[in-house]
Amino acid sequence: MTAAKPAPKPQAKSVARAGGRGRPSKAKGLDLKETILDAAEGLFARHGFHGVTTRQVAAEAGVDTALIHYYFGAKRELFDAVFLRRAEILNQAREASMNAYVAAHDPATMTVEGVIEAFIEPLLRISQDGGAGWKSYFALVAQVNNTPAWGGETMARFFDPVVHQLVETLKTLRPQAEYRDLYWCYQFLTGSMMLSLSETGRIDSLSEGECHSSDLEAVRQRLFSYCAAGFEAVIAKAK
Amino acid sequence: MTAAKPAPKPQAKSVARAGGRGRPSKAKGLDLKETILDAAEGLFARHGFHGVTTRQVAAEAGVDTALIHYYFGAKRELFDAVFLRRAEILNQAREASMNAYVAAHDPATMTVEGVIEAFIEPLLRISQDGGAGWKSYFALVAQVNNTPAWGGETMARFFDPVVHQLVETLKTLRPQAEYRDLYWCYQFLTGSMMLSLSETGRIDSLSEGECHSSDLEAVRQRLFSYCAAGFEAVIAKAK
DNA sequence: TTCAATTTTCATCACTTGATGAAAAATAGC
DNA sequence: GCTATTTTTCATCAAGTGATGAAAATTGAA
Repeated sequence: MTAAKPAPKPQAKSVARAGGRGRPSKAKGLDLKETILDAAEGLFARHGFHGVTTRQVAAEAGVDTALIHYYFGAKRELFDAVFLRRAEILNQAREASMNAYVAAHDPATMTVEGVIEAFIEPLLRISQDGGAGWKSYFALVAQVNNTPAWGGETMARFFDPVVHQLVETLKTLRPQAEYRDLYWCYQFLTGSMMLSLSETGRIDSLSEGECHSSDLEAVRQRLFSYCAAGFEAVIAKAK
Repeated sequence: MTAAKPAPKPQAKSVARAGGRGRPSKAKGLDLKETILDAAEGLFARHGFHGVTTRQVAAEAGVDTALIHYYFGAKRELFDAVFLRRAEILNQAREASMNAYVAAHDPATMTVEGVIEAFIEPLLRISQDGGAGWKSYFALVAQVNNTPAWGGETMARFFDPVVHQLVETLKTLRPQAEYRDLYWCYQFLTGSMMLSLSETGRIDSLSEGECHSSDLEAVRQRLFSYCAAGFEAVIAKAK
């Protein structure tokens, strides 16, 4: 019914615009925004987009329901805000990690495992050191990654560039490899990585206590060499 | 409010019970049940449990909303029915496949890749030959596998036994390997496998047309050797 | 203090949700 | 055709959904 966008746009006018009179948003507004995002993040991660109501988010954050719409607009916009908040940090960390690896090695000493480690390690480190919010976030991404309806476009929108960077680096390292094979191997890698990062608890019960989802150190010790060996095997077989 | 279970139990009385008079459910009731399950399967696979309403399922199946509750009870019971229907077929096929592999080889000629192939191949074949319903089903399983809230227990309830069979077979083949490592490798394997089977379309756009989610032959040519090499590398490193 | 701008609360709307009970239609043994 | 049973439809409920407009409270510049 609404024509264009009657949307509320509180957006950080921060330091007061020229001639402005009103209240130049102090810290309180931002803190609340973050509180809402945190609450939404945890709930979305556990129950998915449709499994959460704006009222639940409001209750979890301890704010009025209307405030969510005031700050973020529609429910889907809130979700996007949750998704975007950490995606940028993540992409920067990964890009920096891969650039650092390439810069620190000359082509002769670079290895497939090294590149893969540079691609994955930032996520493991952030998940371990970044606080509980990051764990929820990875669970959220894993869920989106497996959502056919709109997951694909969402993932592409936020994460494609750094993936291309990985593939191109691997192509430089193994020029004889076909792109087909590299992309398929990436698909296998990301499936393993996301499931491990999302800490579903499945491996805990399956292994009857031998392994724990939360043990990212155990992931670190195995995932890099697992994926690297897989890549090499696929490339070798294709020749 | 309701005490115990006022639930409708139409359950196949099939061939008419002794002294029965009424109508001994012909074929129509069963067909309709399957139609509803098919509709629910497709919708759940695309949008998840909470992203689908019983009314949508009814509309898709071309039946009245009340009929769904008549046949399946609550929405969650419908979901479980969808999940269970193919899980049994799947488990039988995988168990048979692995047994056949073990029976056809003496220990000396068995390989890790062979065991893994016996574990995965049935799913690929069924997805290719079993009709569109199976593709939806795998997407559904992939989604459940990445759902922290209740996905873990659901997966365990339906799929743990055959996974233990895989791990035990691998343990026989590589007695020096630790269970820890085998379970982690399985975690990596299942992440890759489920993402590939669910055909999210993500690899299509990512690879800019080089690869296609629906190309399960491409998966077959790469996934077995990828995982096998990964397993061997992890086992070797642990020593 | 005044006052305009912002933030927060409150009440509520129009609509959808899962679910149910009662009536109607269909079915098959007698 | 009669009748007991099952299947299907219809109308509807109580609770909850996302969202909004208006009022109240808060804030800081003038």
